[in-house]
Amino acid sequence: MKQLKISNNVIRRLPRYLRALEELKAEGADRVSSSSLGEKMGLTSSQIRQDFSCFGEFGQQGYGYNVKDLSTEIASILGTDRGFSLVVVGVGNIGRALIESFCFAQYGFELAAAFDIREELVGKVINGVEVKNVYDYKQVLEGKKIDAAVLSVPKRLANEAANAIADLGIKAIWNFTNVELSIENPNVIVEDIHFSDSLLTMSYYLAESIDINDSDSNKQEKM
Amino acid sequence: MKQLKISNNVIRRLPRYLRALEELKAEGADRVSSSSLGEKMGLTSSQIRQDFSCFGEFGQQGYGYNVKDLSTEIASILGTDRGFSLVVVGVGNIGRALIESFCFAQYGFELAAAFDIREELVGKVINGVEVKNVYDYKQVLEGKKIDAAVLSVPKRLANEAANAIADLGIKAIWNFTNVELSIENPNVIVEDIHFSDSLLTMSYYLAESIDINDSDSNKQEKM
DNA sequence: TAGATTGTTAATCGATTAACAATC
DNA sequence: TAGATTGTTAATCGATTAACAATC
Repeated sequence: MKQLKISNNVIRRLPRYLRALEELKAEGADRVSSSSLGEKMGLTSSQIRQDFSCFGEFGQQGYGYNVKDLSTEIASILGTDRGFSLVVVGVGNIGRALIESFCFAQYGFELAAAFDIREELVGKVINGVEVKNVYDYKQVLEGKKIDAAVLSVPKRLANEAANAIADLGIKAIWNFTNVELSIENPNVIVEDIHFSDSLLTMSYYLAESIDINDSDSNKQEKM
Repeated sequence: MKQLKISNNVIRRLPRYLRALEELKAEGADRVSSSSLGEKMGLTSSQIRQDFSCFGEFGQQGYGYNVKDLSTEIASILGTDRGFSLVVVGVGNIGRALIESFCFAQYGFELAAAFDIREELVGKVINGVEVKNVYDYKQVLEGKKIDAAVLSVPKRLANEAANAIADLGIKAIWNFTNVELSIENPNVIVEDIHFSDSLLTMSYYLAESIDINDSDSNKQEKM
């Protein structure tokens, strides 16, 4: 266990590396250098070598990196071979969309169960997963090791549900509620997918680009 | 137009500030200081003052910030008052979930149309929005000013669709395809929601926390 | 061997934090 | 007025980039 404290920036680049490498693999490439990978991804070769060196020595001087080996390494660093499992809590539109079409298995996660509080949903089978009543969690999860939960309940239930999940001993929450969760247990890992934050960020850049273009055309008019 | 080049880090904190301020507003708070806001959000007061100072002087010495005014300012900086409009391209599970339950209006966006290529979906009305055939885009968008597109088509169509959207003069793409888009027009703004990257990041931290706990308990065993 | 490219150390750049005069 | 808190300048910290010896 060396690698003391890898920065969040580095971690968030790892899935992108993996994606780029899978693409190279699909194209039939055997090897890739830090500079060609950098060009593909819009990063400097320096940064790529720095990033990889946090985890080990995966390259070879004069050759570069073996695409297949490197992607295996990165997938392993990300934990895709750990056999993690998760449950979906809240089978609304987003929950159902994830159950129906997100490929959890591709990223090493097993979807073990889905819960909702609404009687009319309980018993429905979505993509092979039966929706269970949230109050039956004990018998449903009996003897199962669950690592994470997808949280996709309505905003007003978000914190209550998050804390209930934490109390179950589940270690991570993939949060789709657009709410900043307040979880009492500080060890619970929260990974947010804030649609609203993302849309507002896009909105900012959109507004900015319009302002820039306007001031450009003002300049033109003055000519 | 002062504010030259605000860093991405600052921009991505703005929606979070707005969220915190809306919460304070709902709690009935009139004023907030940078230190109390910082405590609430897990940021230093310094950073908050620095961030705001990129855009103007919104506070008052000895008092702090007026919650209502500040949230209005930030909302405006983010462009929620610009009257942006968008279309959904690809009415699969995610596209439909967004149309059905994402509150675009709350963030200043009007959902103007939805497109799909599948005949069986065309004509369906979802939450008041009729799904149109993608090939009829000309007559559907005739005379409308569309600022952005939600891209929620299958992976294999992602790049083709993205470039078609760009060719229509749409300036921003909210990308849900989990694909790193290659768009020829470099002016198109792309805002990614990469579910897979997010899940893998969570997976990393999950794996890390297990490793740490394991090494802790090893230590204990040795005692 | 010569050329290419790594892993790593040092230099630079940018972002965060601390400090404080200004002032409500 | 005295206390609180801003906006801003300076100091620190961390992340990215550049450079280069090591070596395949």
